[in-house]
Amino acid sequence: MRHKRAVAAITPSLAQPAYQQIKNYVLEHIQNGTWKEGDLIPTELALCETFKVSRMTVNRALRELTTDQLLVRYKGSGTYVAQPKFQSTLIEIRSIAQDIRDRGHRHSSKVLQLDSVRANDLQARRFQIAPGAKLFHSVIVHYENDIAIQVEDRLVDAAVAPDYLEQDWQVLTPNEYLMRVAPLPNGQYTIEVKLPTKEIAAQLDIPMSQPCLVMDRVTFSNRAFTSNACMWHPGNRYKFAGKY
Amino acid sequence: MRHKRAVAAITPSLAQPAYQQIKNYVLEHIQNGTWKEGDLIPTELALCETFKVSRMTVNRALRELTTDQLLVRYKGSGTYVAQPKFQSTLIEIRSIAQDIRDRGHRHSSKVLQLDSVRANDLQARRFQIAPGAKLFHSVIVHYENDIAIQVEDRLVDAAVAPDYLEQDWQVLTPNEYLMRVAPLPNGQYTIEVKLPTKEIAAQLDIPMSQPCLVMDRVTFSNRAFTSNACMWHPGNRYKFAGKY
DNA sequence: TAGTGGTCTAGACCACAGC
DNA sequence: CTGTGGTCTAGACCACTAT
Repeated sequence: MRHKRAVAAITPSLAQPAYQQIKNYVLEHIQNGTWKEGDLIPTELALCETFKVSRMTVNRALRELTTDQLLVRYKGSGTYVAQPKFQSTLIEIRSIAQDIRDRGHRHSSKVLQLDSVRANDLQARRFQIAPGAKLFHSVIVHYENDIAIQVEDRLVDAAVAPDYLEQDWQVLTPNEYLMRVAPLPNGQYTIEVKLPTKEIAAQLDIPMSQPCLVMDRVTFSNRAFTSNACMWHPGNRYKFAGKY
Repeated sequence: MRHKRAVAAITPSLAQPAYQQIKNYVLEHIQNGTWKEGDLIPTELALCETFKVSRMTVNRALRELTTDQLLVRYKGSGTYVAQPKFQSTLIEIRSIAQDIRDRGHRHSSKVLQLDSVRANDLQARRFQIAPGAKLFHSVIVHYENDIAIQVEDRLVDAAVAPDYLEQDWQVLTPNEYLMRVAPLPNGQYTIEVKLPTKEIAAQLDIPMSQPCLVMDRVTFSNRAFTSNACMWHPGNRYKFAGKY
């Protein structure tokens, strides 16, 4: 049999796919307060009738809204408006080199240190690796138009990146390199204010009294520790920005 | 006709749904480098045959991976491995009151200021509202176990929250309140290091020489300006943390 | 023109809620 | 037991790309 892609209740024309129109319909009810958090919303079958579409189409709309955490669904029970998420802020930390280039500026970098170390007990616990595990250690300064904006102090699991010491960091930043050898990263980070050490102050060309914006990040890939990066930025000429 | 939920190629039993097994299959190929960024991967029909499932099932798997930005799809062309995303960091900024309670501590707050103002030209441009538009202005200090950890200086569009001045901020924080009157927020923020003003230093009980971690956030709901919050935290006893 | 992904249908079986 | 969502099928029409 043939259907007709009937989209009756909302738009007879089909500028948007039916599942998207159903998503919009639900979103509007949530936005204007008709359906509040915790409320039970119409069942899939009810929406099928309202929109004159098949259940798979309604299911896709509700499933996507569930993935976005706007709805919660329980088998045998029904579909509910989720608790509000407050703010989920998405910081997109791309390659710092790419970031700089996107601002129309020139990126350059200098390798200060590049060696091999053994994990101490503190690191072993924090990174969930064996004490004494082999790690590579690099310290690199990043410049934007020849002005230092980041000192990147990094530890990398030698097992994950055995050729780490042989890379040319003028071509690829450590971050970019690690994305290739250890894709699909996840982890945690902190952002805080710290005074620089004498060495970091010298590299960033700031006085030791100038506080820095410091991001510390531990990265795992496929459940295995990959890298820990501690990134120091001069507080007087650097800020993080993002959208959510 | 009856099917058999055939999951042939990977798992004859069905511990996981077929679409999830297909997602895993693709993920493994990307993780172990068999399929690299930019590579063309098998078509839907090819995967249908491999897994002995219907096209809708394969389609769901590939569509979800596309939403996660692991794949890119082009009509008429094919499905490709996406460029790596570098790091997408998800800061979850929940209610500060809830954050404090989750740490097992006591939240309290004090309202320092609460009044009505008119948008100046700078604010009008930044918030995309009319100059002279009515805004409510609040300054609130948040305490964790009676220690000040945030001064929240906030502007709110009076049209969005006409009863803003009448709220009891001991019950709900402004953030929590705004989530109710203006759901599904989005916007931008910056995080930077700043020295406090005399007033802010006094409220946070820190010297004026103590740098602060400052988050400035502009929030829109349904494309209309909702609020601008400037949150000052003492740099010596506060940090942002998150996962990604 | 042949092949790709984008969307949709009208069924179906299942696990699970609540009565 | 009925009703809910979770998943799946075997088709289909369409817009688009590549040849």
